Amino acid sequence: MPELPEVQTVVATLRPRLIGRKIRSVTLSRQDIVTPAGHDLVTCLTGRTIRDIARRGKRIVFTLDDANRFYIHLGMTGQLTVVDATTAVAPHTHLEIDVGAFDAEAGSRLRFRDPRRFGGIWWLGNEDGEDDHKMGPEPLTLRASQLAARLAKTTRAIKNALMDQRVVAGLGNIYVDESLFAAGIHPLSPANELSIDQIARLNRAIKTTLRRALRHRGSTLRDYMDADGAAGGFQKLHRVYDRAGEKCRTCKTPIDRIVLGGRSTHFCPKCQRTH
DNA sequence: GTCCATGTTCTTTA
DNA sequence: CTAAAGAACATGGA
Repeated sequence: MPELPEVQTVVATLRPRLIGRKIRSVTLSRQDIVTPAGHDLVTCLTGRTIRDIARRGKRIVFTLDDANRFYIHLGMTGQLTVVDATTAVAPHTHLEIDVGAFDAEAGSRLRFRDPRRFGGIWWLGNEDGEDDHKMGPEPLTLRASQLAARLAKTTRAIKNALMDQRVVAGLGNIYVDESLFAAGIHPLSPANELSIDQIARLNRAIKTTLRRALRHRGSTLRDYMDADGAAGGFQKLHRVYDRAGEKCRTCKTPIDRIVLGGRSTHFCPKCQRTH
């Protein structure tokens, strides 16, 4: 579910509900969602206060009052919600954190559920983490020169390069397809053969696409919801993603679908001709 | 039964 | 050795 716009929307809805709240108790019903394996997450969390919640790439990074940090990755089907304690616990809920009473008498619970379990919780500790040094720069503040330098290093198709979190952090299948359409670039174009103009256009397309998606609180295809349980609305505005066979909103040509890097890739063969 | 799915990582191939 | 392609992971819906 979650690419940058979805993850950032989750963070924005978590923050007012959790920052400053003390963790009263923790229920971890599956140990195997925690990395490193065997880490005693329950003990490390209980009694702590949540100081900050931020996004880095597709990661949701929590900072505690003792300076320890951990992050949650939503994988494909992960959901992080804050609900009233009386709300029924959905199947595949792997972690529940009691953050105490706010306005509801029964108190609030932070719940992490993830049917496919591609997501999980990574304990970072209190080191000034070079954990994310392998991660690429944030696309919303990326400069065209930076993007150009990174794309010059690979012969892969631009679609595959942009999906790589070490190149740019936060893009996934939806927003790469949408950004390439907005830039008029064919997904098979070799990354290192794009012109300076194309890269500048791509960099702008990525930003405008992500900002529009953020304004609509992300895309809900199936599972995605924010921390309040609300779905996103950007899926209605997709120009190519999941629109194979439908008419291009610009030129009426049927949207094409190919498989790249094992993923569905959607594009307009007329608007995205170059490669 | 089949195929497909918003992601990442490990293995295999060139 | 490195880069790139492919498989695997787990569950559910069409």
